[in-house]
Amino acid sequence: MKMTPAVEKYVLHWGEMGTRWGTNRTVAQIQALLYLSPKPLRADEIVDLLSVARSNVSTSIRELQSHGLVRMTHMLGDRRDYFESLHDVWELFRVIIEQRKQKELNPTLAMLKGCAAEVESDTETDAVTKDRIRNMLQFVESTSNWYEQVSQIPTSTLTKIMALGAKITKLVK
Amino acid sequence: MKMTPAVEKYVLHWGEMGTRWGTNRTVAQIQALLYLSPKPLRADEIVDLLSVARSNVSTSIRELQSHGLVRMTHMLGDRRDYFESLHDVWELFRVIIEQRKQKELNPTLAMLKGCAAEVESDTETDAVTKDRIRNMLQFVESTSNWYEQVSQIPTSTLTKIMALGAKITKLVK
DNA sequence: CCCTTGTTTCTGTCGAGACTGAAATTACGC
DNA sequence: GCGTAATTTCAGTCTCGACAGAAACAAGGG
Repeated sequence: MKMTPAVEKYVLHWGEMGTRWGTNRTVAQIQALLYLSPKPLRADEIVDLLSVARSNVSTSIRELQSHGLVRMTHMLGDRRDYFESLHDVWELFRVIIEQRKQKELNPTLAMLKGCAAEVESDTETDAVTKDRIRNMLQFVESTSNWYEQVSQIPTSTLTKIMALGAKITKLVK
Repeated sequence: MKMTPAVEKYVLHWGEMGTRWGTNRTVAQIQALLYLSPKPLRADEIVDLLSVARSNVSTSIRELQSHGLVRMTHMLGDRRDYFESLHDVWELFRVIIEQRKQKELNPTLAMLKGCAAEVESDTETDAVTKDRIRNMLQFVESTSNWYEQVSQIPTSTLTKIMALGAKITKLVK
């Protein structure tokens, strides 16, 4: 793996995006590096390529593994650990979005259900406010259900649907 | 507007979500409050309800206005500013997602196009790496195009499409 | 059983950005 | 124009999380 200008630009940008998507910079940079690398990399190679502390790489890889974005592999006669990323872009995003659903959508859904239940027998809360809560619950609920189903659709079918774009409306009618 | 337990729970949760979605806690809390409020609120009412500094409210409201999530209104014989949020949940999320597209998807697209162009005439970068870059570009590009089109579809049609869920695949065949 | 090599845990430092409160500014009634 | 109330700007404080580096810990090899 070579840090060519294009690779560097990619990795740096991905790192920035990572910070906006709920992980830290290093985790995202490592994922980017492994995604781009033609061969699995060792932790100490990553240390050199990204100039970060060894311990940082160790922790970050652990996190990536726990999310299923990165796998460990080995070479014959070499006991060191090598790591590689998922390479299927669709699969990558499926995993990432699933994480976010778990961490954000589900808790929000729980909170909304709690609120909705609570205001049923609640004379304090304004009727309009109650409706607003119910509307939001309904929205998040249907988004969640929709995602649940769509995430099951195979990639090949999904790409076809996406290629349709707004033409999808014609089919629905 | 009354800070009932349900409202408080909602506002606090929304604030937390805000931090994960690229704005700060106060901005999100204010938006939540205004969304739930049956009537437009003044800045100093928000100060009392949320217990944050006046200046903080001022800045946050400005940000919400600039994104088009909050509007200023007035009362007859009262020169103070009142604020209210968009109340249509779909519209709300359309605006929020549009923000994120501008701030994240578009720059990423630009970066990927830059990288893809750069590696065309680049003997340093591994062929596999080049392919990975192109794959990612293709993915982000089609996602972007898809969103561009889908965001134009009226809410009523969208809800119908979402209600279909995975049944959508049958139509495509 | 010790030594080497690789990996993880832990503690302290640092920086970014949210938030406060005071000072400055604006708008308006009188 | 002057005084008052509302709003904004700004500089300083504080908190949280990322990260480095050292120390502890495993796992083989000889």
